[in-house]
Amino acid sequence: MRIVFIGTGEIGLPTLRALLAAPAHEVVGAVTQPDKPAGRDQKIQASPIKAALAGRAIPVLQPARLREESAVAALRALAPEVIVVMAYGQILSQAVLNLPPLACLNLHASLLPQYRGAAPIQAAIAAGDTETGITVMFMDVGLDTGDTLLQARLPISPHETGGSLHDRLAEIAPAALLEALALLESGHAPRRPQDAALASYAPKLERAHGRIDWQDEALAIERKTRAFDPWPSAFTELTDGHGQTRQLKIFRATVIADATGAAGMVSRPNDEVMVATGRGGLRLDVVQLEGKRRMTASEFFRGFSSPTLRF
RNA sequence: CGCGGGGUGGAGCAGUCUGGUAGCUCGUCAGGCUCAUAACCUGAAGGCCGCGGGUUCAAAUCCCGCCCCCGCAA
Repeated sequence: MRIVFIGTGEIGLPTLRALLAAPAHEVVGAVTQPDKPAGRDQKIQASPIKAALAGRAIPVLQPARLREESAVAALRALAPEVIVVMAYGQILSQAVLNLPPLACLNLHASLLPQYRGAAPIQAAIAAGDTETGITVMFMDVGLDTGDTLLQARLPISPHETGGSLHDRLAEIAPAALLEALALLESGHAPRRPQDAALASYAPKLERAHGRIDWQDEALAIERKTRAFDPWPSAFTELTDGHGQTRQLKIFRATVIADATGAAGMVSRPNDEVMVATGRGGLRLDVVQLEGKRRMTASEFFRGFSSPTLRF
C-alpha cells in the first residue's frame, strides 16, 4: 500500500524502517517536525525520522503547522492510501484524517484507553503496572480516543526504566503495525470503540515533575526513579561544599523495610546510603550530581562527606 | 558566540580565590589481631594534577589556546 509515515520521535524508527523494508508497502512520503535547535550547542538538528530518511528519494514534509491548507495540500499530493502516525507531536486536523481512503492509523505506547497522552510509558511504570503494550488505533479528532484495531502486549519487568521500556515498545511496534495493515488490506480489520469510563491521561512531562517529595512512600519514589530514567529523571536537591544548591538525580534505588528519622533524612550505615521517606526507607544506588557523571551512591558520598544531610 | 559545572594515584573528592616540593574517604598489596570476616590495627605500592604554550626564582594553583565529560535549555 502507499503509505505516508508521520512521526518525529525516536520510538517510531523501527516502525519506519520496517515499512521501508516491507515489499508489500511503499513509503511515498513522510511528515516530521521542523528542524530545531537541539543539543548542548543548540545546533539546528533534524528529527530522528528525517535523519533516517536521508539519502532516500522520499519526500519529507516539515510544516510548522500541519493543519494549514498548504501543508494538507502537499500531503494530499502524495496520494497515500494509509497514513501511519507515531510520536509526531502535533494534533492532526479532520482534513488530514479524511485524506487517506483506507485509514489514518496511530501507534500509541500503552494499552488504550489507559494512559492517553504524551507520556504513557513513564505513567505505566510509575503506576506499578506489570503490563503495557502498543495500541494500533483508527485516529479521530480526540487525543488518543479513536477506535482500536489491535494491541500488542508487553510485560513490564521489576527493574524496567522509562528508557528500556521505550526501546522495547519501539521494537514490538513494527510487527503490530504490519499485522494491522494486513488486516486492513483484507477488509477484516476489527474496530473496537474505547471504553471511555476506563480512560486515563498521562500528560506531557516537564522537568519539575521529577522533583521527589520525600513525604511520599518509598515504593512510589522508587517507581518514579525508574519511570523517569533517563528523562526527565527523578531528582532532589542538596547543598554542596561551596554552599551552592545543586540537583541530585536519582536513577536507581531500592525499597528497604525500616527507615530512621524524618522523611528526607539521610543516614549512612556501612557504605550504604539510606533515606527515610513518608513510609518506608529507600537505599540510593545510582545518582548523578549536576555537572557530574552518573555514579553509584557509595562513590558519590565518598567524595561528598557531610556529617548530617537532609534532602 | 545560548547558560553553567567538571577533568588531581584504580574509584569518588579536597586543594585553585590568598603560587612555594600533593591530601581525604575507599580500593589494591603485605603483615598483624581474630574461631572467623566485607570488621579492626600497622605498613607499602601507585600521580609528568586533561593537552599545548606563556608569566614567575617557583605553577595543580595565574594568563592564552585546544581536547574531553556532564547539568540546564531544546
